[in-house]
Amino acid sequence: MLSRLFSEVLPDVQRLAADWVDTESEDCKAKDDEHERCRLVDDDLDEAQEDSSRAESEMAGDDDDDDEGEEEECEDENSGDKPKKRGPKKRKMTAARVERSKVRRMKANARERTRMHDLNSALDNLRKVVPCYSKTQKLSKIETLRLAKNYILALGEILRNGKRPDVVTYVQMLCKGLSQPTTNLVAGCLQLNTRNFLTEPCSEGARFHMPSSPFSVHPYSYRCSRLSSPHYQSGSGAINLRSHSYGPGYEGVYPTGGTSPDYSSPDYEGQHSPPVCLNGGLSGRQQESSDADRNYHYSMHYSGLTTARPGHSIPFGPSGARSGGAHSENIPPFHDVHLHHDRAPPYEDLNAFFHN
DNA sequence: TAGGCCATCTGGTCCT
DNA sequence: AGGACCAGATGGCCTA
Repeated sequence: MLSRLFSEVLPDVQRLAADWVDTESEDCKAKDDEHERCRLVDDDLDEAQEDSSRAESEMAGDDDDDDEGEEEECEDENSGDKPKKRGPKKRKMTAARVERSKVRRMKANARERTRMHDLNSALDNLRKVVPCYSKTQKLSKIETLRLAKNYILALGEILRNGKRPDVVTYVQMLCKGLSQPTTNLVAGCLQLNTRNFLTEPCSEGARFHMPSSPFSVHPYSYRCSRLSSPHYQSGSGAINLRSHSYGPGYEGVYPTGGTSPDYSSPDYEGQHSPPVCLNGGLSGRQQESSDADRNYHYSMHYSGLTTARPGHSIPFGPSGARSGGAHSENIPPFHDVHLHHDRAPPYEDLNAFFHN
């Protein structure tokens, strides 16, 4: 499943990854060192075991033919009508062979561990460049891949259209096929970033950069409860992100039939998110929130689009208030939220929005 | 307790 | 032969 997803998103992710591979290599260095240490330890272990097995085999003279387990293996190999497998005929397993096989297996296990650690390192680095990143509460692997895929698609859509989408549209793009907790997390990140941008200067220490990218992204660090925490379940007056169409290539993103999830559907990659609530995260009330509130911003409830109260839905882009968007009346203009100048590059805005 | 997520082990397959 | 990759099995941990 995971591998299938990897192959599905890999081409897109690879393109993105090529831009920040330098950063990744630096980030990975510590972990790689750790893995290297593991490798060395494993190798030492293996060498010691090999030595011992050599000694054992020498002592046994490689002629332990009376081992019942070994005989059984040989019988299994020779009996039955199954077509013969590839490779040379299996030889009788002596004690030495068993030992060597064990050592091989241990080495293979160590390699597999290392491989998976490398894979996890790459996933960690992917987590850092997708819109939602938290050191304390990581997205699951599958959600990270889904979000990365959506992020790439959303950026591509923005490039094609050449204009900024309204924030709800953007969130919808990002949240396609994500679980509800992750969907809420994305919405929460969006809200947090906006508030932080308005109230807190960005820490240079927390900033990182994507090489070969026009974007300067800023990982925000925040504490939060578990993704599955009920604190950030959707509240009343939800925005139904599913029902919101955001253009060619994205229609029909969220089936509205209310039927059981179709896990085999290419469009469906997890539980459909119930209506996600985008609260007036940009309202004055929330800007007055305490530090504790900021730390646990996911606990906020979001009011919605379709049933949004006037004054709680905010236009963020050309499709927003200035263009008469239906679900964004009182939201400050996008550039007002991010950069305090009028000619901010749109895409830098967009990324800073999520990476502050 | 069930379900989700994860790390690890394991055997099979392919490739060098 | 050995390494890389993969998928299935298993058990631990955590949360609802």
